[in-house]
Amino acid sequence: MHQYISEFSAHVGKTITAKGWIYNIRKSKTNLFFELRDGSGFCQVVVSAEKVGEAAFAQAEQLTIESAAAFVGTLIADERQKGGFEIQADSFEIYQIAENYPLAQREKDLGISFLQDKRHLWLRKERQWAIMRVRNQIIMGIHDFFQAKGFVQMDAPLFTGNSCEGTTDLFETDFFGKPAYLSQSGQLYGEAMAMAQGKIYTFGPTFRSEKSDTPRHLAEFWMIEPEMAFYENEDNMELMEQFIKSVIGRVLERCQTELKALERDLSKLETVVNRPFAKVLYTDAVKILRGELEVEGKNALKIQQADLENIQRLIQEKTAEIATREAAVKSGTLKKGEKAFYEGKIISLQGELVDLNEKLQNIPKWIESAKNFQYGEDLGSSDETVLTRTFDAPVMVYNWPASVKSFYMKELKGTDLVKNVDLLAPEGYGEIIGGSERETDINVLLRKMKEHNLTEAELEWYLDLRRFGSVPHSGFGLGLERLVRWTCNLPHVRETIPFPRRYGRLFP
RNA sequence: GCCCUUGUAGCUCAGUCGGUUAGAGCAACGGACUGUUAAUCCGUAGGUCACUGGUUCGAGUCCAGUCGGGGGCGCCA
Repeated sequence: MHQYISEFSAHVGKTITAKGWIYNIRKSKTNLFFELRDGSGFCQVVVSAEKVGEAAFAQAEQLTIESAAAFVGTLIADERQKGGFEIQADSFEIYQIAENYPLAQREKDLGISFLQDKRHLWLRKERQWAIMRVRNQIIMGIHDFFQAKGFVQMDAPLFTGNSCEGTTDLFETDFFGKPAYLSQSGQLYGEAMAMAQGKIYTFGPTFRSEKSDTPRHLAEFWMIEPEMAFYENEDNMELMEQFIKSVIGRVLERCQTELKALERDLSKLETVVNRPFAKVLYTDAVKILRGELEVEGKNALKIQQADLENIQRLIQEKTAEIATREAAVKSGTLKKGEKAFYEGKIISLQGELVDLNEKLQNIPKWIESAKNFQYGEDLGSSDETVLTRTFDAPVMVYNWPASVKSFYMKELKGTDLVKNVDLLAPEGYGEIIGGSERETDINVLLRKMKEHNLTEAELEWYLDLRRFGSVPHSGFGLGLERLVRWTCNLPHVRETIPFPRRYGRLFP
């Protein structure tokens, strides 16, 4: 029996066996220092010639990065090591000597294109390891939250005959000779189940064939859709807030190591758990965007302006630093190691400059878009960023114009609005949840289906839900990968799922 | 779908005005070093400059097309 690194704290001082893969190697004449990963964590293994003997030491020297081995030795606690432990090996057994490993360098020094092609190996890197473990805790946290509240988990069909909301592009497949579509939402089926079980949630894959090549879009992603009978939109919003606080709280409790590996700013997540979410009417969101309404003295447009000035200053500073370092390299007075360090620094500074210049070009466009925002429009992704920057906590924007929303949303009497809500994550991550109270009146539904060009025949079963015991009910849809991206502070959703499927990428 | 940008060693990138034999760091390989933390030091090997065509005495460099990558917007979770 061997021990897992995650359970090492119970075995300090004892002789243990660890089985894993060599993550990194440092060596001197008589000592080998291996960073070992075993899936549960990372630790250092020391193989010394003195302890294992000359012959065994020569064997251990053959171990390459990603070679697999079992080490038997004394476990000691050592603050300095990644993971906090070190094994002083007495003996070892080699499973396999790995060939020249293409991802042997630090993740920071590998390009995104290459990493994507090598996704099956990229998953072994510490950052990716951490992300997958956060994803796991988020998934379990979602189940725990709903189960504790008496929700019943249901599986909605993946093949559907109708296009549901009628707006997005769907993947068409052949279903025994008839056209069928891969599901873009389980919501309508969730409504049917909620009328049977009271409170339900779906947790399953969702498919969209839109050609959206952005940091927020996947062609195949996982969506969680609770649906509750006798819930109005206010109840929906309350549940949403509790839900996000609960899941983020769990990650903070259980994923300290992972969040540290990801260099996540914990105070940002603690804010989410501790502060009430902002609730903003759509009509007020429009005013905030246009700079006509301030939030606790903060003006959305002025914040962007300040960002812009900050970026200009940073660009000047970085440019100056590059010039200084280049001059030092050219002067020829640096030692070799120092010169290499300077050259590496120059390259990383140039990378930062590319990012900053990108922002320098984008922000003025974002300001223009926000300034000219018209009542009745849907929020664009830059508008979401501009809006959320004026708040620290997530923002719920509710009661939107019916014209930009789906047919099934409950109309707000005497207005052109519907009772719905979008939850926008802070730090520029934007929409992670969309939800609404559902229309209960069959005649209103029929009218709106016509307006949205939906065929009545395909949704006849859905209309039955309004014929027999129609009651107020609400629900929402959470994009799992978007939540993982925000929680881990990642640049792109492609890192939030083991094997992402998105526009233009099907392999590996 | 629209706009911007990019393709040079296994990887990350330099390559000046179009000019002789295309460079560096990392990884790999060989060696040195008594505890390393991006170890350090010495050495070796590694190239169809994405592809096709064009301009030119001469193209990694200029032009056109094709293919691939990245970013922004639209659509959305």
